[in-house]
Amino acid sequence: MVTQIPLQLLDCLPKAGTEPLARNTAESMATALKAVADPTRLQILAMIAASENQESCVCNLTEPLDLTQPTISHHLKKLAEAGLISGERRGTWVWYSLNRDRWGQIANLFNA
Amino acid sequence: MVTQIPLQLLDCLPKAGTEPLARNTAESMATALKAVADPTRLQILAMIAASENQESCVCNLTEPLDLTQPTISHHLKKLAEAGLISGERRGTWVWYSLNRDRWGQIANLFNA
DNA sequence: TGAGATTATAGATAAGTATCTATACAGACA
DNA sequence: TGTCTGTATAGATACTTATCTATAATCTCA
Repeated sequence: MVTQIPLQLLDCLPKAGTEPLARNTAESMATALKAVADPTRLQILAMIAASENQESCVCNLTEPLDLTQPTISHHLKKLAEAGLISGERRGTWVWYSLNRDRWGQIANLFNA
Repeated sequence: MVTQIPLQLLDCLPKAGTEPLARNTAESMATALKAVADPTRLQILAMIAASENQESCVCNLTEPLDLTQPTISHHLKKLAEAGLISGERRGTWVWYSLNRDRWGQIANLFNA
């Protein structure tokens, strides 16, 4: 005897092609996107991109963004951890510049 | 008598071209990006995109993602608020589909 | 109309994080 | 070496949010 499954239920069974995106893949993508998904960090990125030589030290960012130096350093660290920028010490200052390759990788998440 | 500004300071004055990205622009961009910057929501988007007719009801998502129905509804609401998906009620179910235009807008943030 | 199924909302909780102050670390230079 | 400047880290706090349970709202259908 065949138990009849209500039609509604059948319609809602997961389809074959709907395997979820692997969780660890989704998490690594989200980590990179979270770094960008913050208004202050977007401003920082924009300022670096607009700067001469496309690099900026911390002290160039604090005043225009009206935030304390530790807060700027915190955001720069997040961006660096996401691979979006790199810092290079030259004398007293640390100069941060964009990592174009990484930027392109994130862009590709949307063009797929 | 001219007060001599130390060279270090001069080097760190904000450059002309480094006006920060307008705060409200940065915030609206960040809002859209935050919606995508979550592993579960990325999985949801991927599942919708991979579904037949590229649409999915809530019940198609809860089991594969191992989350409760209210949690899925919460994420769908976030995505809808960001304009990334739209829900359409057909009978008992609400079918969510991708808003390609909005998707393209966010992609353009990276291609600029 | 009433029962059952699907989705949305309300409220609670725990985890994450943006910001600050205080302080440590690192390099320049007199 | 000691002082000054620029940057990073530690710790505290307030705000956001992802998740759950409980419940309401909406639709179907007998």
